[in-house]
Amino acid sequence: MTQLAKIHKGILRWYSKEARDLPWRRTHNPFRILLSEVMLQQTQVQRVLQKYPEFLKKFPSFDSLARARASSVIRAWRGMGYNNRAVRLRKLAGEITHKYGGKLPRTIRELESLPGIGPYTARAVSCFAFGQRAPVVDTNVHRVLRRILPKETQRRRIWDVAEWALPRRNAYSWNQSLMELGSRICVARNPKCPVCPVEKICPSAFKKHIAFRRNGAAEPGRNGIPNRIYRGRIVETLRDSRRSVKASVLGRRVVSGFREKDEPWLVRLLKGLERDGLVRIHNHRKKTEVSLAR
DNA sequence: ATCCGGTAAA
DNA sequence: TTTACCGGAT
Repeated sequence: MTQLAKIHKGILRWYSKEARDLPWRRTHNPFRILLSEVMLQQTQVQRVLQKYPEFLKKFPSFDSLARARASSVIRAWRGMGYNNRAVRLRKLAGEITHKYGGKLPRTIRELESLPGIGPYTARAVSCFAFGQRAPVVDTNVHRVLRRILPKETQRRRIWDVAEWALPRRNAYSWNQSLMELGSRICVARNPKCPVCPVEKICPSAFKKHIAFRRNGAAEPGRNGIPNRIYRGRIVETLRDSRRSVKASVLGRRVVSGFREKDEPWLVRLLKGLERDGLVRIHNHRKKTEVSLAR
C-alpha cells in the first residue's frame, strides 16, 4: 500500500467514527450547502450551529432571499459578523433567480463568478452539493496537508497538492475529514498528535509547531480602537431601529465622548458601510440620516 | 489583549 | 501581494 493510501485509510476510518453530526452534512440541497459554507467562511461551527437553523427558517431558498429586503437579511445575520456576507448572499440569490433560472450553476468557474463565492466555497459547493470530485482547501486542510504529506510536496502550490492527494472515491468524506481533523486534532498550536489517527505515519508528529505570526500591521482604527468595532456598533444600532437615525445621534450612541467635530470621521465610516451595501445614507432637513440598507 | 479566517478590492 | 472586513472565545 502506498503512503498516500495509508493516509486515506487512516483519516477516513477515523472520520467514519468521529464525524460530528452537523446539519449541513445531512443534506445535498445546494441552497443549504451554500448557506452553511458562507456562514462557515469566517465563523466557528459552534456559532453557525446556532444561527443556521433560524436563518433557514426565515430564508429557506434562493427565491425567498432574493425577494427579501437587505435590511431583513442583515437583521437575520445578527451575531454572525462580517455583515458583508449577508449583503453578498442576497445579491447572489438575486442573480440565481434572475440569471440562472433559480438554480445554482454547477461549474467552478460560474460559481466563483458569484458574489461572495471564492475558490474555496466554489469547490465546497461543487463537492458537497453536487458530489463532484473537487479539492477544497481552507486553512484547516492547508495545515493538515502540509504536515502529513511528504517533503517533496512542500514546494508545490497547495491547490495542486490537494488535487493530487484527493482519493478517486470518497472526495466528499475526504474533504470533510481533513477539515474535521484540522479543527479538532491537527490544530495550529499544540496539535493533539497522541490521539491522531495518522500519528504513526505523519512526518510532523510531535514536532514543535511555530505559532504562526499574525500581521504586524495594526488594525485600522481611531484612538487605538479598531474601526470594525464602530462599524459593528453602527450596524447593531441600526438593526434595532426601525427608522433612520441622525448621524449626530448615531455618533453619540456608538462613540463615547462624541463631538460635533467627530462628524466628518463618522461620515467616512458611514460611507464605507454604504459602499458595502449595509446602510443607506440620506438627507432630511439638511441633516445626514442613516438607516439599514433596504 | 490576542487569536481565528475566505473573499474582494487595491 | 496586501489589506479590510467581524465578533466570540480565550
